[in-house]
Amino acid sequence: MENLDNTDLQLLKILHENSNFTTKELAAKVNLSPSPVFERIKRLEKNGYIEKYIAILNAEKLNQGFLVFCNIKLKKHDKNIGNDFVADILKIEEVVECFNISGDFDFLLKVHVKDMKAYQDFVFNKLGEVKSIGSTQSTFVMAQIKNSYGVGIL
Amino acid sequence: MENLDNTDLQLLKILHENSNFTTKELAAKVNLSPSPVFERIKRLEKNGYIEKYIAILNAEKLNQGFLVFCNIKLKKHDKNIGNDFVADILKIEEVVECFNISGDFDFLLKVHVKDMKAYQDFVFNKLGEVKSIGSTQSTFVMAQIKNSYGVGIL
DNA sequence: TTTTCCATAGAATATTTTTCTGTTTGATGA
DNA sequence: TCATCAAACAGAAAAATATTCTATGGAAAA
Repeated sequence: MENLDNTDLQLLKILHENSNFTTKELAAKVNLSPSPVFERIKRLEKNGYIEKYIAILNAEKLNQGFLVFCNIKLKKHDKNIGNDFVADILKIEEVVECFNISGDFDFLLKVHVKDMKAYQDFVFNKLGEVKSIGSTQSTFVMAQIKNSYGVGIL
Repeated sequence: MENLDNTDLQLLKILHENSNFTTKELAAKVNLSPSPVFERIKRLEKNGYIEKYIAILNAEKLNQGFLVFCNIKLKKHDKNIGNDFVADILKIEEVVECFNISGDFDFLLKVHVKDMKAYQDFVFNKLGEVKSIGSTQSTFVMAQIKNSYGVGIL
């Protein structure tokens, strides 16, 4: 982070929002020629500031537009139960994100399914099979206001 | 969705995980030549299944590795207060995601900051300035178990 | 001032993207 | 069964881009 100058941060911010610019276009945006821009990006990739490039898909069009946050308490708090839970959760495709959290619950899941019916099915047939789970509490998303995929400030 | 065949879904899945493959590489993966792969991807982009391509950045290296879910209750539930809240939240860069939710709270924020001290600063100086907020409750992320950026099943 | 080092510009080369043309395949109807 | 049509495909050609290379310039250190 200390080795990043303002141009690096500009490039990161641009690519974080849209990685489809050509080197020439990026060069124009940061007032450089293509070669240093190319070298900077390769350096940012090599040093791990840029982890990967991905396509963002439209969840609605892919029948995954129903979003639920599912809070989970484990049955017990020992290491084995925790490991079992993680192993099981990683296999469930509807679970898009999973966090180990502080507070009343142990884990927070972000779940993408088609609709409420599919969510009911998910809770019964998928979460229901995870033996390490003690209890769950679902919070339904009525609207998504903002999403910037990981890093806000640059 | 009905117009998508298995090859389209394969391509979406691959690109959702890594959009840096060349057309030739993708063609080999789905057992086609580059041209139909190229045409399929352009069609998926044009029809909105692929929304955009972005770089995923390393939050830790960019001093944004401290993750908090912040539950928010508004002061009142009228349209103006809600609009004010949304307008204010969109301006705060630390807020990486924002959802209007069911349950005890009105909104759920995902917040990225450097550390606990930065979070305290965020709560006092950023959220503190948002007049529409009635109360907040913070849930701290101890570990991120899984993240697949939006769509699980394909 | 001189030297050294690093980032840069600009040209070259290699790959890739994109377009185009002709062919195959599969469905439809006579 | 055969002819016809439309859609998807393979392969080659063209255009654009990514990548490498060399030389230049400017800033920091001697």
